[in-house]
Amino acid sequence: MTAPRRSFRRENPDARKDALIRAALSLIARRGPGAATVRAIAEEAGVTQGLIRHYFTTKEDLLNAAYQFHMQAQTEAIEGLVALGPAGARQRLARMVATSVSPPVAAPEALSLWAGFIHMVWRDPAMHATHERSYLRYRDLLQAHIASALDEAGRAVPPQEARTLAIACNAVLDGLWLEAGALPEAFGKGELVRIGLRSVGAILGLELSSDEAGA
Amino acid sequence: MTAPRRSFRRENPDARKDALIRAALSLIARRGPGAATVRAIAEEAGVTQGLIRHYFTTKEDLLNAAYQFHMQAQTEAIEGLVALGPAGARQRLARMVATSVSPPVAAPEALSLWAGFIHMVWRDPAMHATHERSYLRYRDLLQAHIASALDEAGRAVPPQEARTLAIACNAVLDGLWLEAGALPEAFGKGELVRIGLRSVGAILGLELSSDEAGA
DNA sequence: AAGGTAATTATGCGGACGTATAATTTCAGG
DNA sequence: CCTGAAATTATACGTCCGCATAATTACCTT
Repeated sequence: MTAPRRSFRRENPDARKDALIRAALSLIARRGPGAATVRAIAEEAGVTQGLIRHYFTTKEDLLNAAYQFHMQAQTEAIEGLVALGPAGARQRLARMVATSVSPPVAAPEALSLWAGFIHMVWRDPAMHATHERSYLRYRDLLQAHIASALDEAGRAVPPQEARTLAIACNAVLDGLWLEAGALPEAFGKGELVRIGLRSVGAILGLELSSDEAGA
Repeated sequence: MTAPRRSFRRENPDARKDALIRAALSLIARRGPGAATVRAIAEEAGVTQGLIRHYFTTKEDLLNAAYQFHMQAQTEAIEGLVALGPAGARQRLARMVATSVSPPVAAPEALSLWAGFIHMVWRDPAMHATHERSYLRYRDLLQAHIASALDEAGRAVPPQEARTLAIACNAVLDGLWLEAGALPEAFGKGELVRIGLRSVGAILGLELSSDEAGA
């Protein structure tokens, strides 16, 4: 009684790559980088391990693609949510704050992914480039919204000052993002959004109310 | 020509444990959790791998001890540096800010360690307890210094308000700590300290100058 | 100086890892 | 329906992993 060879369907190559990437991300997020073995990724994606080599020359190659996919998705999620809703500069800034410290951007899975990738980011130049690009793109977006909001309030600032303010506000958001991911049960619902709005508001000398941050 | 058995010296058990713990931390910090194999740790500590089993019942046991060691060292480093220097409440707060966003507390190695441990922290209850204890101890210390500084300025606040302020300031410091570790080359010398003092000052409505933060 | 004990090294085991390659199966085009 | 190419499965290989255990050695006690 030899086991019959398992049947399969041919899939669109892009869909297969996508499935493998998502499987890798899911494993890293849920169970850490050590759990993302070639065999586990293949099983999670519902294929056998040999297929990974058919689509990616090496495991590292797959993880590179996964990191890029994740960072791009995260960035686009933020930009998309910020673009929706009322159009005033102050409201947009408030929305960026709220989005950055709320799920799904701020969540244990996101933090887990970030932690799982950081060592590869330092070793691999391509991943390092992706990392830096994403970070600066986010900070530039934040800086633009800060400058607009201050401008709208009749308090235009020079670029150098805007950069400093953006670094400071970015630090607040990164910190809250980190804590939301690391100790999700330690904060009440909406507490981190309120603290984020208040802190960024204090740094900028602007009033950012919670009402303005809602969708 | 069979190789001669390698010679060795007996060491104080505590010193050996310490060496093994430091070796594990060094490997995780420099090359990631995947590099911290039993064999690599032993080599880094200058012993053979069997010795690890003699001092720790399992690898996980060693990593638990290493995490606890690291967190305690980090906390004590901060508390020690804050205690030094001029004794005014505002100065102490400024020193806590500066210490938290400067090496060795804020550095790529520290961030790397944190990232390397976070998955174990979630899975292992003992490590989770260590994690939460360290976090709250740090935040309580920060909250105490904030309350003192505000009190000194004649602006005493109720505990609930102090808690919120501590969470906000903690987020700023965590965020700057994160960025100092992730992109150390992206900031000028002293820039993060300046931004930290200014941001915490803005949140609290206090003036925290750089001069006061120095040793 | 001898002997005992704990510290340390040395060796081995079974399993999982990443990668390579061969064997099959699906599916599109004639 | 047939055939060829690509997608997919299956199997194998060498390495490294954590852990176990046996053999040796350094040091303390007397």
